[in-house]
Amino acid sequence: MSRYNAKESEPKWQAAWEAAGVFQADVDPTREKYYVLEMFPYPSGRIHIGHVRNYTMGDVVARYKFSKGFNVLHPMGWDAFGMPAENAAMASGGHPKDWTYDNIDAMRAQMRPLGLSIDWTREFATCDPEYYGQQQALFLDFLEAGLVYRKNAVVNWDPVDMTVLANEQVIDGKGWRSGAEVERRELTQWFFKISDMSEDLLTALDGLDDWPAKVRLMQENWIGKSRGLRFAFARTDGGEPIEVYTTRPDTLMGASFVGISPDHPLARAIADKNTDAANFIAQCRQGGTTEEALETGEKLGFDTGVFVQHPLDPDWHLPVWIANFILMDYGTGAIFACPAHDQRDLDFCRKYGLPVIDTFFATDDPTPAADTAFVPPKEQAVRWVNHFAGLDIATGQEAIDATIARAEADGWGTGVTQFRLRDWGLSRQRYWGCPIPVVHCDTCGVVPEKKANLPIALPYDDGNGKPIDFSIPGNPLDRHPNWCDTPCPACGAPAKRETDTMDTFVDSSWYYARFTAPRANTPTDAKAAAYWMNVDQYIGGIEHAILHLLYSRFFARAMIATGHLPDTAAEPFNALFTQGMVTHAIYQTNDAAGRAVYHYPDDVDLRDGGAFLRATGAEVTVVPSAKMSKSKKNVVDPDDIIDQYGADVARWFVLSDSPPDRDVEWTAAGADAAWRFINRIWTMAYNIARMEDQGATAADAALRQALHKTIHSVTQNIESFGFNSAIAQIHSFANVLAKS
RNA sequence: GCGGGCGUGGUGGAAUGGUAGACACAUGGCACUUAAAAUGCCUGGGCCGAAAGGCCGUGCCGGUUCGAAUCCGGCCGCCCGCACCA
Repeated sequence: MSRYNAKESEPKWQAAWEAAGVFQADVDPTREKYYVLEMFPYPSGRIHIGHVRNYTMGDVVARYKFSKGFNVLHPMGWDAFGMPAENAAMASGGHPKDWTYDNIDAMRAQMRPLGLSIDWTREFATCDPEYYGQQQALFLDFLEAGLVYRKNAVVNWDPVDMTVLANEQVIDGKGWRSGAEVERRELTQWFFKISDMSEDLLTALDGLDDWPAKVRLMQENWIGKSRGLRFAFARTDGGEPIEVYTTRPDTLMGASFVGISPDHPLARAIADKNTDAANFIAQCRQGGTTEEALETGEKLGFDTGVFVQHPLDPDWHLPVWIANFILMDYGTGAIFACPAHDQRDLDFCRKYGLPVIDTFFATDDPTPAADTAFVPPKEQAVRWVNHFAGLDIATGQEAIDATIARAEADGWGTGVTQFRLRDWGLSRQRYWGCPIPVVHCDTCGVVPEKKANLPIALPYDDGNGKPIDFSIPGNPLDRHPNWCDTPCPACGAPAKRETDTMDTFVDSSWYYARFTAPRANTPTDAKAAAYWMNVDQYIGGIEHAILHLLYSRFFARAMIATGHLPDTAAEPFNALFTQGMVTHAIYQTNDAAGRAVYHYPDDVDLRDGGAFLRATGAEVTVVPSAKMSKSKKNVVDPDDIIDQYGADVARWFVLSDSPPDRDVEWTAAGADAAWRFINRIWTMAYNIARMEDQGATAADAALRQALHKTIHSVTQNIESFGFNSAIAQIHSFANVLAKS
């Protein structure tokens, strides 16, 4: 009797599925549809075992729904723009386009043998002009609908690479690649008006019952709704009043100064006349300094010499300070500080000798809190009592609400709702991204490109017949001799294309919609979108809990507003599942100098309850279950696993043991166990087939009962993403079957 | 600092108010074999016991309940997200 031969049977069946087009999805209004989608991969060059786990989960769901009779859409594509392609070009001299498409070919070749139930006819990459051209069309529609706008914004600027850096690319105040001190620079950038939808994006989270509560909560915190009081401090010198926002108006009697951001208009006006102030602001602007101050929590302040009147007592004057910890893009960029209720304000007041007033003093206990530095004068208490007479000065929300109501009644303030969510800046000074389809004309200004001219495609060479040189800092589109030359779409005069490209998060914010009609010559096809949307089950990593998922929710709404999606698609992902990582033990020894040396799993022998180097027999320290990392050498290559055991074993193992939302540790023993089980099934099937040939029939009542129990539990386990439990049920049934 | 989650054998884990530890891994044993590999079977939380069986046991302390790994309160530990957000 032979053993299960994956190399023979897997390609055979995969070829048969392919020939029959069994996974090809077509609109069929007579059948109920089911759209399952895994977050599409970045074409880094190799698939890793985490991809295998992700796509296997989607495959299980897709095949389950196939077998339940649904018309299943299960597509795959490539999130193909982004910096790694430019970095690779910089490092090895190739072209980002070639690098990307070569990687896609390599990864597709790795994925096909996994035997996933994917409709490959719908495949696309976001760097295909056919895709990003439609994205440009969307951008133009968004622009027309007022969903995109330009404004000046402070960005992280790398003066060596001459580019904007994302926050994640700023490390200790320095550019991650150039190592140059990052500057904060003001540039004109394009923004999506996501903040206009804050309220809707927040309240709609309530309806996402099939999303992990954790993700909903993370989005809720990110959107960050707060309720507070907005009011203005009048200046004693008669200048422009300073508007502030506070969530704690009840602490107003504890105010000891008014703080403004270094980017506040008043701070700038002062800096124009005062070099000390200008120097202070420059110091705050230095990325490094701010980062460090942030780390150590050091508060820096500058006394402007300006005074304002307390809104409840014109005779009470508060000094205005510029403070490094106040953010211009939250609230009004100005605050009043109440050191008795805010640690930050207290630190600041201590450092600069400003008064600390204990507002609690004013209620019923005249003793100031022990750690406050300042004993309030009696008149403070009198002021409090006078101004809040008739108010029920309760603690907490009641006091806040009462103070807001009072401010509105007395006409000096307004209760407002504030969101933390800011507009989404999408401009990038990068080559390898979707060009922003606008033209800058001397006479007409910023003019949208005509749709007929789309796609605005990236140039392949440098315009002089040579490959683009990515080793020169800055955006290659900027120094291209003629790519940006174009007639103004409005007046026809010579004009310049915008050379900024779009953030790659744009590409992934609507790909799920494009999959419903990937070859349409509009961004979506109404009929296909109406049939296939929404995604019924979306599967991916928790690392996308905020940005990608929030941006996609915004894009779906924007696409509805511009007629590209049906009204029912505002929440594009009905159900979301976030899967855990595949981890692996790290095998580590120390060299003579005590530095850690890492070893590949293949070089390590596990025996006698320990781990030893095959080459030398030296004992190895095992660090269990760590995130796979090439530098730690704790990686397994899916190709090796498939070569050794076949795809089904790899697929079976990544779903065994651990619940799918938790991390699973890849072990050789576990892979062996999966291999043994697959063989056991194969042997049993072989034996059963032989018995049937000899006239046997399966009619045992107990067996039938066990079978149906198993079918029931496995069904429930798949529905609830309990793949590990489903596998346990199948193991159990195999045990029953073996005994009968 | 704010928000959230988790804690069960040597290991991954199962059980969502009703027989704790399903299923698997590791370990030990047996069968088959000249032998090994492969395969199959048994064992598999702790203590007492020859066994039958008994007692204890889900981080710690308390509570609710006929009944708690599960619900509630407090503590301890670990993990994650956000963060000068006013």
